[in-house]
Amino acid sequence: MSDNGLDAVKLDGAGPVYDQIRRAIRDLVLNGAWPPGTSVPPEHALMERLGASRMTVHRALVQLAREGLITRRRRSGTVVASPPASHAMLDILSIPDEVRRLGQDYSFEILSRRDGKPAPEVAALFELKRAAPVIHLVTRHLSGGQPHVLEERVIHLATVPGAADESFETVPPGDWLLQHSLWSQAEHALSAVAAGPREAELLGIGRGEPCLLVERRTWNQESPVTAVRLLYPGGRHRFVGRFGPYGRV
Amino acid sequence: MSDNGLDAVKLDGAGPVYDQIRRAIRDLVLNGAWPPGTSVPPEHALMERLGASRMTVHRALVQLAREGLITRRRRSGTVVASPPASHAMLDILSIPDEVRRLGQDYSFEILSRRDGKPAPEVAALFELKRAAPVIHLVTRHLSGGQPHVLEERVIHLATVPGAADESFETVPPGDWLLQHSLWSQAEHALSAVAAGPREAELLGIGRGEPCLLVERRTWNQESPVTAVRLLYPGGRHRFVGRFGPYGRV
DNA sequence: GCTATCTAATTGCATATGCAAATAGCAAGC
DNA sequence: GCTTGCTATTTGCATATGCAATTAGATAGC
Repeated sequence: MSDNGLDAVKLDGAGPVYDQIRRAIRDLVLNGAWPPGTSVPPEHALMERLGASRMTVHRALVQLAREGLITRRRRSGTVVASPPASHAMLDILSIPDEVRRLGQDYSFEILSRRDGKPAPEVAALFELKRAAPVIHLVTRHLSGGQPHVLEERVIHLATVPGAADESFETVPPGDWLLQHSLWSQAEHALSAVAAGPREAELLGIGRGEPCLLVERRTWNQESPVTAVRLLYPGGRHRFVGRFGPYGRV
Repeated sequence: MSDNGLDAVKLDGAGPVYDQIRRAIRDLVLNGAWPPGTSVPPEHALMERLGASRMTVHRALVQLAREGLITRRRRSGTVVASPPASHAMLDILSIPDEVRRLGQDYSFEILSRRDGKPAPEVAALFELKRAAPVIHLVTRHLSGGQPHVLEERVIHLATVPGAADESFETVPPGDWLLQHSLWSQAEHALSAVAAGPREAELLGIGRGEPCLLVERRTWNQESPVTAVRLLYPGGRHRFVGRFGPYGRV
């Protein structure tokens, strides 16, 4: 490919041209065909390749830049941006980072690992029709030596085959996935639950004490990637977000 | 004002023209000078008034439309949009709407009301230096006759003077505020807590049962508007949100 | 080798122009 | 009154053009 990916950009003829261009490039980014750091062809090249005027190409690129998918600099050109590590409140976040931001030492331990077909209730989490092979992990994260959060995670091996060969001894599963998998959509649910006996013991709190439960499921283009339940001791954690009437600020 | 607000649009000379126009109109909307429903002058009028080309005016308006501040239709023109009632997950929402969306009958009752200087811990909520006059309300919201959520709210009278004359008998405080006040910034915090004796009784749950606590503080340009604590019985409620790696979807 | 300078590539912005698409409101016809 | 069709208004989109700002990389000078 001497063209630096130029001819991967294809229009589909649906809707305004600037939007076709925008979607074409967006898809290349989200599919991983153009990973972060890839340089996007300059406006003139796209203009010739696509037979559109520079202003039309420009419009598409400006919009993508505002959406955060690419960054642009005069003379240097346009490159695919790295996804922000964490938006305000509920984004995919790295627990080690979360802990260190609070100024604490971080460590973690894998409490259990099971490879194979998931239990029925685990399959249900993913809304899987058939029991597909997964890795089932329970991890405890520690902050300054104290239990911070309990993580129960299922990794869908069909989508992330590399996970089978990973021991998760040095990198916790969530962080490993952030580096080794792509995701295009996630769903969060937040609720309050009482700690069960085993959970209470692992978190060093009393039975029945309130905990904040974060459940997150992640997909990449229809394929499930991972599902995780994070159980935070209630008293010690809060999630905070800020916004204005028309959206985030 | 025969000009329909046209000459309220003023440029400040800072940065690109299209962005000056965008900010000028945005500020008129956010300040309440152009409330929802107000019609924005057509592109030709702005173009003449501001001495910019139509494409430049167009660019500003298109961007505002994408941000959700205005809606545009061919021939009908451009009007200021109503702020969305509820974004995905944690936005200012109307509890009656929330309940009705679940298909339940809604009702509410004011359990207590106290006007005057706030208690110290209430003033602290707002980060107020001095004890300013407030209304302190405790409300219980019911869904199909069952307790749905307990609301404790403080309304800052200096910012929302009209609240003093409102009985909140027909419209719950949160909804009344949505209609009678403006806000430019809000902060949420989510945590899990155990129900206290009085709270448990009011919510019809057992003492110490887990509850989801949503704390929200709202400002309008530096002035506090209201602070509220919403206590949801844990088992019965979850908050859900969906997004992609670069933001909401 | 190091630094100052120049050049050219690339994006940013604004204008002028023309046509297309949607549609509110009016007019005509029944 | 009701429907049908017309027309003018307003936004949507694309092009062509020109200049400004930034700066990576080459070049020249020391």
